[in-house]
Amino acid sequence: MAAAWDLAHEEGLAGLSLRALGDRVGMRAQSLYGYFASKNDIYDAMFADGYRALLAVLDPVRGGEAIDRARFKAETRRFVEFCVADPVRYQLLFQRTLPGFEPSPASYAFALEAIERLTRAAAELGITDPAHLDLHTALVTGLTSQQLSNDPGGDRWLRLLDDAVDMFLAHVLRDGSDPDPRSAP
Amino acid sequence: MAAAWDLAHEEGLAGLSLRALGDRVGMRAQSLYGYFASKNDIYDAMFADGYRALLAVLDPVRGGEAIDRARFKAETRRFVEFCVADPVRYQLLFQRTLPGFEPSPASYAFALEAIERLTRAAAELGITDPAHLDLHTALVTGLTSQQLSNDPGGDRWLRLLDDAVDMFLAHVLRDGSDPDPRSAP
DNA sequence: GTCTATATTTGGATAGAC
DNA sequence: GTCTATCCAAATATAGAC
Repeated sequence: MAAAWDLAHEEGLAGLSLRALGDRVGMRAQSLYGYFASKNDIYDAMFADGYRALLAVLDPVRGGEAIDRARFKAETRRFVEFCVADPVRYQLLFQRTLPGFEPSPASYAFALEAIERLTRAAAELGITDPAHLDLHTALVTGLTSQQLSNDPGGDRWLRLLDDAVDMFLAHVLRDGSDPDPRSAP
Repeated sequence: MAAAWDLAHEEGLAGLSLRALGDRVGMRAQSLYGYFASKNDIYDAMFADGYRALLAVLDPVRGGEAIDRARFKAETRRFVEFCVADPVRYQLLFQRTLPGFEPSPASYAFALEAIERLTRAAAELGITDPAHLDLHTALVTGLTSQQLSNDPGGDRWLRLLDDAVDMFLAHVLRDGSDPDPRSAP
């Protein structure tokens, strides 16, 4: 798996080849069929691997414990930083540009758990309207994809995150309370 | 060009092949080299073609004519609808997932003009802070890419656009004026 | 479990005749 | 301008020996 990730980083997600992967692990390409049924099966394992890594980064949101704005913002930041940290992984997990690949139900279950995790964090802040949740994901993935596409390695969009989440919270909560004072000018 | 777009829609952007393209236009693949120097040259022509189509959709913003919120929102909507209308084109023009492809300077000039066009529209509304422009592009591309990735053909994110732009304008203008009354509940 | 050998397909690109 | 012929490289995948 590590070699597969390395190769995907070097050649692009679609550029992963069984020959190169075999070389990397000191095997002939054909021998990989002893471990994976097909190339898509490798992508599927990477997909599950990626979501497992995301779940390890996200806050477990222990029941009963209230989430305040700061914690919600921190969780959002963890998510964005996870995405930006690995463009290839982002492409595999969140974009649909690998022709012919679809995750197996078993792997997709990890994706569903991650969504559930983020949904619950928002719910504890009082954000339950599905439209608001969708707006949040759009804002977050927009910052992420702009960052990856137009300023890879930089922070041109990443540094807007705090301000963006304040904007979002002010819009959906409209409770008149001040935004997180730490990010005020 | 039309056949190239058709094929890209059918097989995916990366799935475009010279043989298939030749078949489609009643030629051998080799004869295409009489028109394009390489496969990337075809992608480059598609890139320019796509941005030309975008420029045809965007408001020319005649000088001196003030832009109000409604017109800015309409322009934003035109942009998003242009993107959502053709996922393959969106991938070619705005994402960077085609390994090895980079547009020629001549083709990239079209992209720069489109950016200039949108920047000027924002500027006439008083939005000149580069950070605010970046936030706007992030919001817009976020809605777009979520729509394309997770609800292709639907409008789950598309219908949030008006609300999202109101949120954005309220945040960056902060002039206390009401948002566009047509979108009020 | 890994190998050799091989099937099979497909791709981009060039040379040169007509 | 388009063709035939061809090259070369790379890919996924299977069969069967060791």
